[in-house]
Amino acid sequence: MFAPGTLRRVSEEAIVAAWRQLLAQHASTWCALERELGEKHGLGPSEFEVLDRMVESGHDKFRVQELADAVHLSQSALSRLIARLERAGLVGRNICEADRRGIFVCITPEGRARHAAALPTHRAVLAATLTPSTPALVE
Amino acid sequence: MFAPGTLRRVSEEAIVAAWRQLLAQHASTWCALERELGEKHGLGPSEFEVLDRMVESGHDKFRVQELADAVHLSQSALSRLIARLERAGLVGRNICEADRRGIFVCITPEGRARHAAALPTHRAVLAATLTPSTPALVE
DNA sequence: CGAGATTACATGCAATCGCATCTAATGCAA
DNA sequence: TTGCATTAGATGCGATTGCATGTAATCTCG
Repeated sequence: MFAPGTLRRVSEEAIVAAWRQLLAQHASTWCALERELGEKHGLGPSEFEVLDRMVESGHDKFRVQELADAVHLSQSALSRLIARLERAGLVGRNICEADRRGIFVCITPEGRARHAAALPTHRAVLAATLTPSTPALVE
Repeated sequence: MFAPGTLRRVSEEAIVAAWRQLLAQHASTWCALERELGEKHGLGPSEFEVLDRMVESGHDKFRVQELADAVHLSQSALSRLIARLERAGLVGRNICEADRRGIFVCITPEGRARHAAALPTHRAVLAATLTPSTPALVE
C-alpha cells in the first residue's frame, strides 16, 4: 500500500493542514475563554490555567518556574502573572525558608472560590468550542 | 457498550486533556517557528503565514480583513503587520480604485523571494515539532 | 441631492509577552 | 573562609496584540 519508507512519511500538505487546524482551534478556543472567563469571572485564560493546576494538583507551594512550565509562559511572564493574582488576593507569595532565593506560591481560599466559580464556564467553553472537530474524543 | 445518550458525550477529563495537548503543541511549535524564522529569515510566524497565504492563493490583491481572518488576528494587528511588511519591502499597499476606502495588499518580488527562502525552514519546523504525536497524518 | 448609517482601514492606548539584566541567596572549590 | 559561578525570581525595555475610536469613502433612504 505504501512505497518503501513511506510509513512514517507525512505529506507536507497534511502537516500544514494540521498546523492550520491547530492554529484555528487554538485561536477560537482561546478567544472564547478570554471573553467568557473575563466577562464572568475577571480572569484571563492563563490566570485560570494557573489556578486550575494549583487546585487539581492537590498540594500547595508551587515554584514560579514550575508553574511557568505548566502553562507555557516565560519565567518573567509568570512572575508578573503571580503578581496580578496576588494583587487580586487569589494567591500568596511565601518565602521558601529552605532556599531563601525562591518563593512558594500558595492559592488562597478566595483563589479556590474564584476557581470553583469559573470552572464550569471554562469546561463549558472547551466542550462547546473544542469538541466539534475532535470526534476521536468519544470515550 | 455506551450507556444511552453517551455516544456524543465526551468526558470532561478527555476534553481538558485534549485542550492541554493543543496548548502544548501550539506553544512548542509557535516558539520554534519564532526562533527559526526570526533568526534565519527575519520573519515572525504571523508574518510568514500572511506571505504564505498570499503566495499559495495564486492571486494578488488582498483586503486587510481577508488576511486578518486567515491568520486569526484582529484587523488592527493585521494593519500594523502589513505596515511592517511594507517597511521591509515585502508587500505593497495599493489604493483600491473601485472602493477608495479599501486597499489591496500585494506581495512584491522581494516578498516572494523571502517567502521562498523561508518556506523550507517553516515546513521543517512543522515536520519536526508537529508530527510526533499526530500519527493519524500518515497518508 | 443630502444627512445619517455603514464600511475599510489607521491609530491611540493599555495590557501582556519574551529577552536581557538585576538582585539576592546558594553552592562549590581553593 | 573567601571568591566566583549558578540559581530563583523581579524588573526595565521594546514589541505585538486587542479594544475603542478616528478618518475617509460609500451606501441608503427620503
